[in-house]
Amino acid sequence: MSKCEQCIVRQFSSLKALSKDELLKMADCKTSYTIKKGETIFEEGEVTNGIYCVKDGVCKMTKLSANGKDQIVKLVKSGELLGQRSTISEEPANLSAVALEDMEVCFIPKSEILQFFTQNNQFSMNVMKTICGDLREADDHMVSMAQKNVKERLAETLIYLEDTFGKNDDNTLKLQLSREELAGMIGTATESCIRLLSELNKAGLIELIGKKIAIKDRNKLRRMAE
Amino acid sequence: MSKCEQCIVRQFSSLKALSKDELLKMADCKTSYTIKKGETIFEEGEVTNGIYCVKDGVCKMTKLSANGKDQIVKLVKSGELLGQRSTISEEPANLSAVALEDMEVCFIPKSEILQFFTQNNQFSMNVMKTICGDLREADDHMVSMAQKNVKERLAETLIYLEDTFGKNDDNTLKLQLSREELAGMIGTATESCIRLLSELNKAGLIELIGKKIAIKDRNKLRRMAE
DNA sequence: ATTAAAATATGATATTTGTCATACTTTAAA
DNA sequence: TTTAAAGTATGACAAATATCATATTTTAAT
Repeated sequence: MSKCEQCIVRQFSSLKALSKDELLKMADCKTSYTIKKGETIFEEGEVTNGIYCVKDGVCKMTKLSANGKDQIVKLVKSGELLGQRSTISEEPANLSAVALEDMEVCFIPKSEILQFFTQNNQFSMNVMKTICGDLREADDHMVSMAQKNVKERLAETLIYLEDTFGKNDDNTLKLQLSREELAGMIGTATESCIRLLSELNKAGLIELIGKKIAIKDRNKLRRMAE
Repeated sequence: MSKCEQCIVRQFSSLKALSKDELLKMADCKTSYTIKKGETIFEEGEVTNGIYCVKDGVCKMTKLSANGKDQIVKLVKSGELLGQRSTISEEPANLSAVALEDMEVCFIPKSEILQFFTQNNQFSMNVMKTICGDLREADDHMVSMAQKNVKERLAETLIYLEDTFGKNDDNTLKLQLSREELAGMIGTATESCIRLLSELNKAGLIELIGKKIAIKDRNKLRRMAE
């Protein structure tokens, strides 16, 4: 069993504040999972009782809306933690987590995390800052949804996907979402999303290579996102 | 100068974890302000360096969008704290705070708050839980914006306003927002908001008494909000 | 390899929402 | 008190977006 010390999650998350002893203690009680693309890590409404460290892969955090569509609220990638909010609030999960790629995750029980809060002040502050960052992003995201139209949100999302997950050698986005998922991110109907992608393609701002998307004119796309 | 012990904010916020000594210390370094309706407490982008306790009154937290419209992200009422997020992240404010009524607030410097974090674990946990609650609300709000249409959001908002701020003897909403502000909450054009209010009025779900709004058929309105 | 199912694409059309114009009403200032 | 400004209201129209239908392509199962 790995000792967490060299783990990517430790380098990038709140866990960097943990001491060697604390890491060993954590390594002792962690459970590792492999999750296949499309599988659910936890579901909205479920009691989670701990947090997940994402060692590898990307997942979507979704919420089912009243009209039956899945809204993608955010994406979580390797190096990040999952389920902090519900663990701290001691509430059921507000969002579902579903793997977009094969994933490697470790589960740390709530009891362990709560202990770190009482022992290690820097850890608490790190978690607090992370959640504050999430809150700022959520507020900004909300304003985008309320004030921008679908085309602007699509442009914004494509740039975000390239910046966050990078591109392949042929310039296509590394993280490959279905049109339905992309529509779920920007909050629109799948058909509208497809139509606007075609439009951006014809205008030369992006290129559609099969199901993949490549950004051709980043500046114009950025200006379009406002 | 009051000693904070009997303050409404202490009863309802994270501050309830503070000891008598800590409260006295806080009372020593606080600054009280009276803010008139329409005045700004702090502005988006401003460095705040502390948190505000809202003793009386309500304020709106807004963000200016690229198209020049003010989106109201949330409302903060007496008993709550203001500016926690930016104080903890040590970032400039992400939202502006503007009084919707005459307000009484106290300012507590950041240095004081950060000290409480290191001394008082229960206080830290309370703040963390509050911010986690804010995050859940922000995520839910985002999904509403993305998935509901304007009429549904209007219905939802009217019910929220009645539930959160109550109603007068004539059943009109106690918190009186202008049509423009209401539009800013639901993320639509002022004219669209006015038009839908008229429609709900004609359908008997609400009653417009001058600029005031009374909910007449709460059940239908709730069903409309989905 | 064949076939069914799912994903992508596009047209036609209806609905929702925004924008501009204008009128009326209330509020605040001179 | 008069007058200007702001807020509320509504019509007409344009633009954005959703919905339904259907064709094509890709993927997965047998």
